[in-house]
Amino acid sequence: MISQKAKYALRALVALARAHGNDDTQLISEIADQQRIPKKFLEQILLDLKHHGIVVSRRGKAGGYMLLKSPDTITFGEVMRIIDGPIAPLPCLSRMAYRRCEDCREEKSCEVRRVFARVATATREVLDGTTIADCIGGVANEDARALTA
Amino acid sequence: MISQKAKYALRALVALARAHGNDDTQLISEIADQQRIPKKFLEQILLDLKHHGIVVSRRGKAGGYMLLKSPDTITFGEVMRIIDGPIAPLPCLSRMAYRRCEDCREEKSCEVRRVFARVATATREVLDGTTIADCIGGVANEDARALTA
DNA sequence: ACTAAACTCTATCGGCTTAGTAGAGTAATA
DNA sequence: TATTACTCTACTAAGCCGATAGAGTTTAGT
Repeated sequence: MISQKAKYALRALVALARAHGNDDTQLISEIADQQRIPKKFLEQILLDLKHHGIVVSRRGKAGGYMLLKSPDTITFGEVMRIIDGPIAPLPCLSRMAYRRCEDCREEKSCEVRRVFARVATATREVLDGTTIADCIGGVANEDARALTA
Repeated sequence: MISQKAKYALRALVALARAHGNDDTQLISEIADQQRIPKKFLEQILLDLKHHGIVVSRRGKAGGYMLLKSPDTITFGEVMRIIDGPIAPLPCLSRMAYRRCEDCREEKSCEVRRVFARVATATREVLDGTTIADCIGGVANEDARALTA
């Protein structure tokens, strides 16, 4: 299960991507209303995405957020890792935060690990192969990407 | 991330599968020692698996556990659903416990949902397509080997 | 029948995470 | 300088996770 927070983050980015190009910003409260996200919670999420260089903000009157990276360079995987942490289903399969399973005798011969490695690969293939832009360009675009992934 | 409990369950089933055929049982404490699982915790897990018809037990002296289902009919997916619940990454993608996302305007056009539907499909393909039997028998599973390399 | 071994079941607990709220602070603009 | 809007830190209620405790029940063997 992905967290509510990650879902909000992705939806907010899709909303920002829709207005990308014309370089005006969107208010947190606009996005919150439009996407039904608690405003104060969204503040934290966008701030987090800003710290990771995904979006930029302008403060004060006429402030707001906009994308920093182009929508076609922001992958679902990147966002998931920022918000929810490692994608891997086991710590011993994580690239960004590897940790050995203490209760497992030998990693190389761990049956559970071997199976979930395949899950991890499949998951990463989808998440790292899909960008925010893929969601707004319609289904055709997405399929094209899927086939080349 | 899969839970510790699910990892224990799968490892215990692999252990039971190794002794399957000769119809003597294994003690909880044997499995616990061999697999480094806290005994009392494993008790709960095996009991749960018993309630779901995966294993059977004999009580009293010379008691223990053994598989009820044949190892090649027990899929990882089945075990995961028993122990950890739905496999789907979003409630609105679950087959066994569908729930609408309350904050999402229209399910059909939800971009996040569309992407994670692909993750769910890929995950289910692996988990429902791999059995406990696939993990034992040594080098038997060439597929898994190839994909994890 | 008695006893020891082993599973059964319910309850409980500390620690952590999740989802969200609160509020004071800072920057930009009119 | 007033207002608007983002920034940052702290806090909290609820729930989950991993594990432990202990009383109860069943069975084998003597």
